[in-house]
Amino acid sequence: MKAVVSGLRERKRRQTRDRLTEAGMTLFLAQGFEATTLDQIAAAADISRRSFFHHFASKEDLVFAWQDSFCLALLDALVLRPADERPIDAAINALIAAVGDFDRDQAEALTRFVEETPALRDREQVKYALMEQALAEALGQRPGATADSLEIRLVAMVVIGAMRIAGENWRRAGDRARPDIYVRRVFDTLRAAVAEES
Amino acid sequence: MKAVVSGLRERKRRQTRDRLTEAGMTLFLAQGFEATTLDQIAAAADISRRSFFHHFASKEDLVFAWQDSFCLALLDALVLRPADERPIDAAINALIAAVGDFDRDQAEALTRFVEETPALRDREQVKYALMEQALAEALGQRPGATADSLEIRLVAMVVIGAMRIAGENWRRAGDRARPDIYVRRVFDTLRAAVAEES
DNA sequence: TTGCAAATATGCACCAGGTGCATATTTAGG
DNA sequence: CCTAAATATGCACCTGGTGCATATTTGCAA
Repeated sequence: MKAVVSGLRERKRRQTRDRLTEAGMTLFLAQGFEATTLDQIAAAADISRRSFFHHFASKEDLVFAWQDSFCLALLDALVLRPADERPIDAAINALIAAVGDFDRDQAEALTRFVEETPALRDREQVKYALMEQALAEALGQRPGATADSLEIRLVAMVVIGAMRIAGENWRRAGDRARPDIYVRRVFDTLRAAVAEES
Repeated sequence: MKAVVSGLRERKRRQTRDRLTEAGMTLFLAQGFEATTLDQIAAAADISRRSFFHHFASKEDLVFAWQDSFCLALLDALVLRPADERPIDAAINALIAAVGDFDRDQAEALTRFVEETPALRDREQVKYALMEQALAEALGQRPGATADSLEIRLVAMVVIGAMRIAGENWRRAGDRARPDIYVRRVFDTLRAAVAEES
């Protein structure tokens, strides 16, 4: 049985992990991503350079830890959707729920930072692909769904893609409309654009 | 005026470029991507290691040169579409035209190779993002289009995404149905999945 | 043909991220 | 308290990629 109260081991692990992300982000924001070396980060977090890689597989991963948590939130929100919802609606509603729970100021700052760093922009695309895959799997495991169907993969693709573009748009516009409204508007536009010509 | 017949300069450049891709791909297929070093490639192409970077910005780019040409074909096909077609239809039809012109056996072999090499899988996502952006710009420059509209970006996202998934599916299924049929089937499924519930 | 400017190729030093491996150090739990 | 597993560290090493100064080649005009 796993300890209910996390043991000292796991606690310490989390601690150093957090120390790393904080030290890293501080340095990144101060001097830029590329200009910050792993040695600096390790030193600031009071850890050996080698041990860094016991917590993160790469320098980039330090930045994208948060996106993982958003992905998890999305999947959690998905299982709360009623079983009779179609995949697309379940996914959209889960997205709306997940996006509502997040610290938008922080997310925006981080995203702006990512945007202006080529290496991170690249890595972001990879993350989106992973999110899409995770969403597709989750949709495939819903009650009554056929795992790995074409429809499910297309829905995952569209939802993650729309999320990405909605985010860009939201940031660019600068207005702070409620994100759920934004998401809905994007999907309405999408439906209209894709629909068979009447 | 640029010379109609490419000068010696450009011809030589292309030659070495081709020598590099060929040497690279041969080595990659023989020993794998990661296991092949730039020194080996440069040696095989009879060029200095440093000069490699005058032709390709990175080792990965060596593999993805072909995808650029596909992207160009897609954009070329797009300008041939009638001006009164909606963005989505113009893009789909351009995609069908472009995909029909390509050496599918080679594309498949290459894609399989990319799939089983993590570094290349990552890079592929970046390429898709670039294609999406290029397509969006091209759609924005069509006669009578509003550049940079939300609709256009969504259409580009959906078309490139559907292309990607259609490709995966086509490869996985193993049947060799005509690609245009495949593409249409995917878009039909997509429309049905996204459409407002009746 | 010659001479000159631009493009291209090369060599070299150097940086930094990432890995393998052997070795300490710490924690869990009987 | 003692042992096995997890974690941390140090170190050597590889390789992709860049900056820079220098040669070599090509285009073109006088």
